[in-house]
Amino acid sequence: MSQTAPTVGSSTYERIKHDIIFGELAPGSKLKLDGLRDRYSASVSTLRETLNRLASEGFVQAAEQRGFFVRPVSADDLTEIAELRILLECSALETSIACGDADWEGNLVAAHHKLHLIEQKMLAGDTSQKELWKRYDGEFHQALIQACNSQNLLSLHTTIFDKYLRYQMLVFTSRGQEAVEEHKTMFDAALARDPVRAKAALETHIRLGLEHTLTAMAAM
Amino acid sequence: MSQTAPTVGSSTYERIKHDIIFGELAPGSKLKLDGLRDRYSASVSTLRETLNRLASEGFVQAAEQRGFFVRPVSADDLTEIAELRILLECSALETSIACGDADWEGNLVAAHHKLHLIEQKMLAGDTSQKELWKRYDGEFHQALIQACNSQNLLSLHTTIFDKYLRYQMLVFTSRGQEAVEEHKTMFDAALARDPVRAKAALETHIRLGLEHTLTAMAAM
DNA sequence: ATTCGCAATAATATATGATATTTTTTATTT
DNA sequence: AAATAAAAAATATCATATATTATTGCGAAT
Repeated sequence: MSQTAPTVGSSTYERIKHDIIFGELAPGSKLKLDGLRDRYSASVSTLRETLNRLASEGFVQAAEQRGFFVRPVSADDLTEIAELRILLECSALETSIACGDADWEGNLVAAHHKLHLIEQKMLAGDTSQKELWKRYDGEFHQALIQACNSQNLLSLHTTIFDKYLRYQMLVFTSRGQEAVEEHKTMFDAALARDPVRAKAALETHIRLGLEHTLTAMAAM
Repeated sequence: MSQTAPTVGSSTYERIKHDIIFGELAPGSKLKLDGLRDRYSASVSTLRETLNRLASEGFVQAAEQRGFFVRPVSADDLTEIAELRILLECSALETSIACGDADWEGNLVAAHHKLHLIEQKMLAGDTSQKELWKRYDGEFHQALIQACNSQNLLSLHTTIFDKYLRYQMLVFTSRGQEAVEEHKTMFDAALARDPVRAKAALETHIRLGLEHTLTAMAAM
């Protein structure tokens, strides 16, 4: 898929962002330029470009003259992220359901199918593909809101979703059958063009996920 | 105030961002590194850091291997920005009204007072301080939502607000007395802890502003 | 003895100019 | 007019120099 990035800068960007989201770079840890230079084989200048990008997106904390840190995590921050996800995603979902055409439906059916397949594997105990699972989860949620007619909203949502994802990966415990059913409800409601039911299911989905993750975090 | 930035990078960031928002760098125009080097007296690497930051915030468009451009403007984009502002700012306003303490009130009173003073000057025909006027306008809107208990929401709002501001500066025609009264209504409703009235006034305020700006853009 | 303050030193971040690639423009040929 | 090749311009990347911050070690004061 997107293995070969045309430029050193964009590929290090992808890699560092990935490593932050998936916890390979621990929350709060110092990002020393020299260390990163070895790890990602890119020059300091290129790395600084990357870190500046990640800093404005909020994955990295930039401290003037003192360097860069992986954005720390906290229960409060997670709660804020989840509330924002509800706000943005529910709004986008409503418009999307109102405006979605045949392409939107087709894409949504495909996304849900792929998600459902891998969810069954996860339920069966195969946790070897958790990264792929989360990708399909993300693609399903994105497919739902794709027809919202706002590039600005979609790109804001993508960033928020990735931040939420980092917390999920941090604790990594699945909610199992429950979440699967919530996805199904959203999917059905969206195809049935029922924004009220779809939004309610989405809000519940996120709120339960939030509580689940908060509980898991407290036990860490 | 913030004239002396400790670092070349952050000061060029502020300057370029300012120049984009206030139209001194025209929408869609190419940002050539050499040209910027002369204009802002900073090296290409430093400039690239800055442009990457501005690109993830959406003020600059980065085209891989082909350089940077000032983000173009369009009626659709403005509409998206305005809708997002309504979504984020109304939500934040509601929470802020519910949670605001004495400090919040004090700060709000001060912000409204300053805004009102300069609005009177504007109405009297003195357009020499439009930049200061817009700063007070921004500070007032920020003061309203300051107590929303979400740093993430506040920082998202700041970015959206600046994008909206660019469009306002692009056409620069004031709505006059009308907007002044809307500010007053929001202010009174917020202090009276009436979220419904405050949100309605805010939404109207933004929607009328949007229409006003769209009309002015169409005539350009 | 332990803490505090103050150098000197080491480590790190910031900023620059030089080089390698790529894209765009111009010129030439079919 | 279209396609190709050479030249010019611009971007992407790097290695290095400068400035700042953090650390260490030493001596004075409590």
